[in-house]
Amino acid sequence: MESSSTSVIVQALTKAIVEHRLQPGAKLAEQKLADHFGVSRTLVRQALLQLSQHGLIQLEPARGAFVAAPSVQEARQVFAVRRMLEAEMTRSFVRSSTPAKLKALKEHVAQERLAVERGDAPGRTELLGDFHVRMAELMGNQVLAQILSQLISRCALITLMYQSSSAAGHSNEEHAQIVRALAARDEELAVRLMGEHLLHVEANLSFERQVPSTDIATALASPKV
Amino acid sequence: MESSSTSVIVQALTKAIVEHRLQPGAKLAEQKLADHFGVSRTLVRQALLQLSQHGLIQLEPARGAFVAAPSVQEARQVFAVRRMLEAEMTRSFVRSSTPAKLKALKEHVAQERLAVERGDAPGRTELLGDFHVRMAELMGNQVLAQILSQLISRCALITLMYQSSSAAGHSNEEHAQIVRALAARDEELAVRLMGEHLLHVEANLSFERQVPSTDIATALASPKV
DNA sequence: AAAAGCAAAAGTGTATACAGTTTTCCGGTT
DNA sequence: AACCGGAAAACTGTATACACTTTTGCTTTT
Repeated sequence: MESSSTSVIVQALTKAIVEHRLQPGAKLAEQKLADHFGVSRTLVRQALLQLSQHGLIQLEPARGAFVAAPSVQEARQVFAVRRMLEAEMTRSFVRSSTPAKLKALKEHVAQERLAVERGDAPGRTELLGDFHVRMAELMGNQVLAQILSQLISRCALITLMYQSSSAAGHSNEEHAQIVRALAARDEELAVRLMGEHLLHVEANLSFERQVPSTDIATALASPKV
Repeated sequence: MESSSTSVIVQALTKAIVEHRLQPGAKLAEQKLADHFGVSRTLVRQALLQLSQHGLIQLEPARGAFVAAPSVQEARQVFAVRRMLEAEMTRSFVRSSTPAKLKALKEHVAQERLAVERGDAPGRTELLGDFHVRMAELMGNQVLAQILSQLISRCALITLMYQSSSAAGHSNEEHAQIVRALAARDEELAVRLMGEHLLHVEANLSFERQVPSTDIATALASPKV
């Protein structure tokens, strides 16, 4: 079992959603996707099922798959889980860090900086998210890396839905600060910086602003404040 | 989309695996499962795909699905993630606890105690795991609850693979201690107790003992120590 | 002219069909 | 007697078929 085709579709759709080429609420018709990827609906359905479990799309019975439009509540929950996981991940990283691991992180941050300076929006977003996944991978915990990877994809979708000002440069600078704290083996500082970093990312979202609603019922249920 | 039939199959298989009615390494033939549940292979395959993502089964290309037999390394990774998540979850719980939430936890612990005294092994295992999921649910974070639920299913499988002595009573008592610390709003104590509790659960596993290998190659590759 | 109703078209949900691979089992060989 | 080899059976991976639901667009009615 385990068709490589399915995971190709999952990755392609994930990328498209995370890069905002597919807007929240957009319909994902099975046959159209099947034609596009040159496979049958069977494989497309498998991919859609996985994406729904990752929280990137929503399945509505007999109506089909739609790009997820996370509610403010859900967005806050995702960020809360990230803060829980990454605070302790940072702590563990300090304890198990090696020169090689630090070097890998430093190089990653340098790449981020390049993308930021280059004004490469998609690459920037991807790299800024990958920083956190990279930390998990460097710790050798694949279970953690997989969970975090999914959470960060959801965060990318959320960020693009609610983003007020693109504070990419800010994030990059905070990553650099975190790496310095890791290098100094200053556990408490690193943990605190990571926590603050995630709070900043979340704080930059303008949850108050009403997102263009894709669903009439939702739009009518929450009048503009 | 979203067939309820599929989730029924997922839940049934999850329960069977977690309760050890399906041994690690056991083959899960699609047609047999389809006949058993009275559906076509299509739905069974969807369920198996989900279970593989939960880490409860392993899919081998063209060979089929097998109940997962987590390696020692994977087991340690799962526990590490649980400690990360639950330490911070406990901290958050203290800060947002209410009498109603504490009452719910106390009642859960009481139910655990009954199951332990009754010698109800399956119910005991389920309740001891649910304690942690219940905490996540009470915090109102469904993202957390879902992730934790999957991790705990994996832990149940791991525990049953590697368990040395069933320390169910011990776990129940530790849960009670944690709830008392939560009630006292003693954040540091609660976090410490939760961390120690998870370490105890992990420590009780006898990773040294060779698990009866289901795969010949694996068995030959790691001779008895 | 706007709204309600209905038929055709499109789309989802499940089952089945078919090609390719793996496993099994039996007969032949050393 | 144990081992190797090959055909048949069983099983997986993907595509297709079919029933049923939703959507669409036109017609009819008020």
